[in-house]
Amino acid sequence: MTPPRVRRTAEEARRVILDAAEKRLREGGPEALRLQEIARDVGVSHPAILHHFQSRAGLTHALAERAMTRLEEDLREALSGSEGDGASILERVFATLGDLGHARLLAWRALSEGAPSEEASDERMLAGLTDLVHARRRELGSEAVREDSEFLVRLVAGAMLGDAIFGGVLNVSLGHAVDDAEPQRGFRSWLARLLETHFER
Amino acid sequence: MTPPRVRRTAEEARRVILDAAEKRLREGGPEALRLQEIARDVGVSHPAILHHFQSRAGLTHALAERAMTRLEEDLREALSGSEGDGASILERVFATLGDLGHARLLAWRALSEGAPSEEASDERMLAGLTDLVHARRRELGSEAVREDSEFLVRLVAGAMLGDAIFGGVLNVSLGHAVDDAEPQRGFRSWLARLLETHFER
DNA sequence: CACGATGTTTACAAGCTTGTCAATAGGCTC
DNA sequence: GAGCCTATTGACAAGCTTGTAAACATCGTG
Repeated sequence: MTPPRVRRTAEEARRVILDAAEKRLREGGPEALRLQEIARDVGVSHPAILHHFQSRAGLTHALAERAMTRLEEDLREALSGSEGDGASILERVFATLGDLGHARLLAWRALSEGAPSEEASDERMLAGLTDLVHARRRELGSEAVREDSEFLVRLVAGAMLGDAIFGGVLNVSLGHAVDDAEPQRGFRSWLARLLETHFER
Repeated sequence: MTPPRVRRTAEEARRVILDAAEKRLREGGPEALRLQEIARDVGVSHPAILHHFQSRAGLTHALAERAMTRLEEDLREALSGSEGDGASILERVFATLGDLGHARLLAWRALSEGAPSEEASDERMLAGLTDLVHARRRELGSEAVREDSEFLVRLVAGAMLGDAIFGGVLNVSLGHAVDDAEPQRGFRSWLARLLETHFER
């Protein structure tokens, strides 16, 4: 009669709950983060969520935390991939930072939590990327300045994240269709070329 | 006994209400957009807000609308300012796009309303900027390609908006203090130089 | 000055949201 | 199989949120 009760490990339960919350956040925006709805998506009752995360705030915090961790992992992987030539690394970094999921989660985090916490996972996340970029530049042209490398990373990160979020608006305001993916693709490869000719020459 | 009832023109009322809503949105994030709180800030009762905007959705829509209009106006002004040399125009555009208020409002809009509406104010907003940039480039070097100019605008817009929103995270993940404004300033002038040497040479 | 238009308020309602608590029931160990 | 741990649930509660309706007040106009 009553549907059989599924019992997950605490870890597994947290995972599926966070998955569902993340999906809601991505698809429905910041207002769509309701305990009951998330619970319904997962197929559990909402007190189960409270049991695992203590409070709604606990859930959102865990969500933000995981978003950063995942971005960090993906970035690390993109950087240390087997194919090591500059272009393909750059492409992977672009894809990672420009991933709509990452970008939207980060934006929600930036908008919601007043100031980003200095505590946690963001700590020097892009510093590694900077090191790598800088090392490469020194290999190629000797007069590379550290500060330039940092700004370079800032430019790429900002532009990719920004383009991921504002791509639609930018498309429209530049006279394209909202969901035309072509300008975005073209933009990335254009930027890749620009960076290479300007900094790896 | 009862505090005197202030009666504004409909236009004026809408303005102060939108102002308060905007402030809440900027300072408290997307969750802080409650009719009662906004009403309290303005010093009216919440049905007054409903009277002027029909519904909460009406309010958010008007808010998004006004944000775009304002950005457009500011951009237009930045572009057509009296001092016309490239550097100062660029600086004003940077400041406009990088303004935290604009950026946060746009981000909220992008996150909340599923797809940005093709209807309204975004229409070709940056196309004017592109025209201007392109014209200038043709003046200086004749081989400028239109597509490049567009990507250039996309880069600047994305980077400035992205940097405005993610500046804090970027700071931390690059090893600075969250609220250190210096890297952001340095970044802007660095980018300005990059653009000039690369495209106006 | 009366009167109409409309900005504003008070009172109220229906629904939903997070959160609590005791009871229930899988899964594991002895 | 008994018993413990804990994931899970149903019932409930307090508070808050958007929205409605009717009265009220302030302004401009004839």
